[in-house]
Amino acid sequence: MSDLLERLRRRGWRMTSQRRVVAEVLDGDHVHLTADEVHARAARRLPEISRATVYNTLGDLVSIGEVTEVSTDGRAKRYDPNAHRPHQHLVCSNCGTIRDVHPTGDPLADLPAEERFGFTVSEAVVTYRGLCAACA
Amino acid sequence: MSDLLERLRRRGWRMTSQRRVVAEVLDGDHVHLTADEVHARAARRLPEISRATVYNTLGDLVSIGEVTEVSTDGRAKRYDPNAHRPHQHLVCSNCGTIRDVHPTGDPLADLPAEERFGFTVSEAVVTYRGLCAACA
DNA sequence: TCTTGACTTGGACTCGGTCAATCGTAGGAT
DNA sequence: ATCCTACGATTGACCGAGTCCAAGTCAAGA
Ligand SMILES: [Mn+2]
Ligand SMILES: [Mn+2]
Ligand SMILES: [Zn+2]
Ligand SMILES: [Zn+2]
Repeated sequence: MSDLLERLRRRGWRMTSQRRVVAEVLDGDHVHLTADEVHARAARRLPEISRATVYNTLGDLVSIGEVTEVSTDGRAKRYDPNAHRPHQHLVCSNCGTIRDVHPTGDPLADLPAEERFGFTVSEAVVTYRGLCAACA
Repeated sequence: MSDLLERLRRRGWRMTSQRRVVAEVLDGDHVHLTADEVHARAARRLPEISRATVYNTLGDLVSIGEVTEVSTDGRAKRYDPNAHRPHQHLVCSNCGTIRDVHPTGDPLADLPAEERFGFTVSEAVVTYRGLCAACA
């Protein structure tokens, strides 16, 4: 049973068969699927589900903060159900595998005031790149 | 006179009017133009230049390491002529302005071995987000 | 000047994503 | 249990960003 699905129920999110399969697909650790991958997996359980519904549902989940968008490669955005534990990403430059990582320290602390150009800096997104064990 | 143009000449890069205007447009600090912006500016000097040529030229410049690709939003890639001084980016979440920043410390050092999943990690790309002085 | 491989072009095409009109239904009201 | 309706789902057209290709042009070395 999906943790995400559970949270959505508690929020009183209007539940439809489409929304349910999307939430079920977005379950697990290190899950970073593209919208089309979500659509393909959802369609195995519910063949009639449309691409637009998947996009709508993912967009809704992002806007209520239950899923985060990750764009590591300039290609399709990926959707991450691990929205409640802040983390960064480690990406294999060869095969594209993505792992959740938790660096120590606060990257914001590494940006000195004179390098802030008067900005109110609120967030640092870090993408580590390298080769995974299989690709190295 | 463009610094980039100078470097390209020294490399013996085959020079055409199209390549010259693209290199001229990619001059200055904190320059992060999209391909279409490069095309628009290049076309002010050389109206017949095609979109395909701009894409080709930018791709070539990236592959020889004279320009780097930056994708901060999930939208169009941006092209950065500041390829010889490593740096990160500070982006205004409201207006999209991008500044080059030089954080202290090595972000790779903040990723403990047990968080590397057997990867050979070679690079950390950091995007700082916040509001610029004008938007705050 | 001649030659030729490298560069340029326009247009068709792909991929990822958005939109809007219309249809269907979850879930509250009775 | 049935009704009602606002909200969600569907279809297909559309869009922006980027790639590809065949044909034409030209930079620069001989
Ligand atoms: Mn993640
Ligand atoms: Mn830059
Ligand atoms: Zn790999
Ligand atoms: Zn701003």
